[in-house]
Amino acid sequence: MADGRTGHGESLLYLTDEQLRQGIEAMFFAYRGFTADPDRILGDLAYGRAHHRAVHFINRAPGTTVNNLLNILGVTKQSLNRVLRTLIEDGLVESHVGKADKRERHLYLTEAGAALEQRLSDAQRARMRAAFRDAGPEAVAGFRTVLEAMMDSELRGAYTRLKESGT
Amino acid sequence: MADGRTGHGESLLYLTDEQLRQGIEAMFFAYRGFTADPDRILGDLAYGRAHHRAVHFINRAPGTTVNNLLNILGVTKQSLNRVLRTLIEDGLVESHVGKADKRERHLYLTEAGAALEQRLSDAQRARMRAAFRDAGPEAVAGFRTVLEAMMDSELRGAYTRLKESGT
DNA sequence: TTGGAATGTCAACAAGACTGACATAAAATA
DNA sequence: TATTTTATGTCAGTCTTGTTGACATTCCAA
Repeated sequence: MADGRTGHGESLLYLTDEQLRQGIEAMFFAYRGFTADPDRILGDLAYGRAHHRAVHFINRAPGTTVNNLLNILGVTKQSLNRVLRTLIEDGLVESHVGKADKRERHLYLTEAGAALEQRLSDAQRARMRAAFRDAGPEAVAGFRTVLEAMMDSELRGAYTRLKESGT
Repeated sequence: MADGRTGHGESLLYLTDEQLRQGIEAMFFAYRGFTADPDRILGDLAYGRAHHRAVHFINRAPGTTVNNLLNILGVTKQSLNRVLRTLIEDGLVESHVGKADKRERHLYLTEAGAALEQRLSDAQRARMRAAFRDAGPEAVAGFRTVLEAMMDSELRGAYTRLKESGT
């Protein structure tokens, strides 16, 4: 597609192995920063990153089913179930049997759950906001473009659906 | 919150909570894609992501010490040691006692280790290359700018040093 | 020379992922 | 109606990868 600006002698220097390696390492180090603040908060409580992810996506799509969450998170039901069980026991998440289909469980955050979600996402947003502000709008647009191109196609679908449900 | 415009007429629309949330989710889904290909290869062998990281950075800086690797990877020495032990047992990494300081161990990939590193990074680079090509050079520049701004400052230091040692 | 700091190893444990087997209930279908 | 499929939950066991604690070795400086 946008292959370095057409074929007429334009440089593809940004596609050298060295550039790609730098991109890979940037991704590695940046992801550490990306998760560092929520991880600190979660460490104080008895929760981990898995709980954060569950709470995040339940907040994003209240009433989502277990199966739906499974597909978004890309883990096994056994693994997700362990996390959900503790969140429900601790009163952060509620599970309601579906009205139309009684096999389904619809998931909602309680007030306490929403408070935790807020606390976690505030921390993560603060870092993202600082990075976005430092980098400027054009860089942010490029950032998003590359990330979308890097997703697996099924995940890109999930991401796009979430994105569009936002506003 | 970040709700619109500054006084000096510049749009800050890219800093709304909604935009930040999309950035967070993009990061989450993209990182899954980023690690998917190496993870598949590693799953067939008896290795995990931790082995990949170790092999990657030993390849990047041959002769690096355990302590140095520790700082880059951000795990405990005990955790790294387990990984290194299996890699050494399997003949992928060599550990040499330091000449100047005999407490240090200097780490090198064997031929087999270099072959695995190549195989893993080929897979990861292929995806990165496709994403970079689809996104174009301006987007790639923005991508790198935002990622660097998102790192913790110590990690940014490590990243920059690696980056500059590259060419 | 002696004690502290740096470096690395071994052991034990926990979180969170996995697979496999199985149970239950409800929906869909033959 | 009988059977199969789907959605969910649970138990048991394994693996990777993180953690702390205890310890050995080596270096260096008081």
